[in-house]
Amino acid sequence: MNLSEQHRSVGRPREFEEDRVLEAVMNTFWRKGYEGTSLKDLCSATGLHKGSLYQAFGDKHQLFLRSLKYYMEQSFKEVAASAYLHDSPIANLRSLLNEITAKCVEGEGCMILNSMVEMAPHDQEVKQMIDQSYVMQQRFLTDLIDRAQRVGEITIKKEPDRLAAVLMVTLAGLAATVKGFSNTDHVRHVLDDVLSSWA
Amino acid sequence: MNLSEQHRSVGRPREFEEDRVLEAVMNTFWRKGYEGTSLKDLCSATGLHKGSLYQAFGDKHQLFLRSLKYYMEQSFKEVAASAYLHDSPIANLRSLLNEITAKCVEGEGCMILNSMVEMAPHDQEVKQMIDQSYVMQQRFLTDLIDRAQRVGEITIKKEPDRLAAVLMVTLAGLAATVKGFSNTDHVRHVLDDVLSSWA
DNA sequence: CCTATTTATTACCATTCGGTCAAATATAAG
DNA sequence: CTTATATTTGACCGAATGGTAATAAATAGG
Repeated sequence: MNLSEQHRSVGRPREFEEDRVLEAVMNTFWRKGYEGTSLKDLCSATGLHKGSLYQAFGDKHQLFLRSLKYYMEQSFKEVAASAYLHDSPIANLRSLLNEITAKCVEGEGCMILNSMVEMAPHDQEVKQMIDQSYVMQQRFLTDLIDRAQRVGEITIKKEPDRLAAVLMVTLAGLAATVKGFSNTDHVRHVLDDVLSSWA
Repeated sequence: MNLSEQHRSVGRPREFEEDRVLEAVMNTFWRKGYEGTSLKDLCSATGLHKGSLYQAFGDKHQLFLRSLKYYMEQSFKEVAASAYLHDSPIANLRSLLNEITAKCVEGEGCMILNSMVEMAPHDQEVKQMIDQSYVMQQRFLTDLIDRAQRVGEITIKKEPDRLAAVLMVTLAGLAATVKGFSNTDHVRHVLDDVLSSWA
C-alpha cells in the first residue's frame, strides 16, 4: 500500500492535486521572485485559499523551498536525458547545453539562478539547496567533458572540472541574460563559441 | 555660476550631501534588492527621514533609478581606467576583467546583474537603462578584442563582437555566482581560462 | 525684525502583508 | 445516524508597507 500517493481514507478529501498546485506556485515564484510574490498571487495562481495553502504546505518560506525543490527535480529530469542520445561525448554535451539553453529561453530564465541572486546571500536553506544542485550539475558536466577529452573530441589541455566550471558560469550568465533581455539572439551562439574554442 | 552644485541661496539649507545619501541608498538596494528593501531600511541607511527622501528624490522607484544610474557611472569610472595601463591590448583586457572580477567579489555581486534578474522583466525603465549599459560595455570589450586580434595576441578566428558576447555572458555568470556562493575560489580562474583558450 | 522659501520632523493614512482561527463542509468508520 | 477526521472557507489580526500632509525650524533678502 502506497501511503504517500493514497489520500488518507478519513476526513474530507482534497480537492486539488499536490503537483498541480506546486507547479503553479513554482511558476509564480519563478517569474516574480520570492519577495515579489504575495500570498494573494499564490492564491490566484493556484485557485486555493491561503488557509488551504498553509494547512497543506506550511508558510510562504516552506512553500518556496518545496517549489524550488520541485523545479530542481523536474528540470534535471527533463534536461539530463538529452545527454544520452548519441555515442559521441561531445555530441551529448552539445545537446545537453542546447536543451538547457532552450528551456532557459522558453521559461525566460532559470529559477535556480534567480534564487541564487535574490535569496542565497541571506537564506541558509536556499543556499544549501543551490549548493547541492550546483555540485551535482558540475559533476555531470565534468564527466561528459572528461569522456570527450579521452576520445580526443576536446583537445584543450585543462582539467575537466575547470572546464566544467567555465560552463557552469557561462550557463549562469546565460540564464541571467535571458531573463533580462527579450532579444536573446545575440546570446544563442555563446555556448557554441565556448565549446568550439576547446577544439 | 554652477546651478546644480550650488545650494540655492533661499530657504533652509540641506543637512546632507546628495552623493553620500545616494551611495547609502545604492548599497542597500545592491545588497537587498528592490522588493527586499523597505523605506525604513533606506532611512536607517541614510540617517534621513522618509519625508526628506521623498522631497529630495521622489518615490522609492525614482530613488532606485537614481541609485542604479549612480552605480553604473561610478563602477564604469572605477573599472574602465584599468584598460589603459599597458601597451599590450590583451594585457589591458586582462587587467580590465580582473578589475571587474575583483569589484564583483568584493561587493559580493553586481547591482546591474541583480537588477537585470529581479526587475528588468517587468520594469521598462530599468530594462532600458541596463540595455544601454550592456551595449556600451560590449562595445568596450569588442574594441579591446579587436585590437588584440590585430596584433596577434588573440589568434582565434571569430568576429570580435561575438567574442565580446561570450565575455559579457561570462561576466554575468560570474556576478551571479559570486553573489550566491561565499566560496569564490573555484570561479576565480574562469575568465583566465576563457581568455587563454583564445590563444 | 519680518517675510518668503526651503528643509526637517512628526503624525497620520489607507492598503497590503504574512499568518491564524473558528466555523462550515465533506468523507469514512462504527 | 452519529462520530471522528481532514479540508475548505472566510473572517480576523497585528504589523509593516509605501506614501502624504501639516508643522516646526533654518536660512537669505528686504
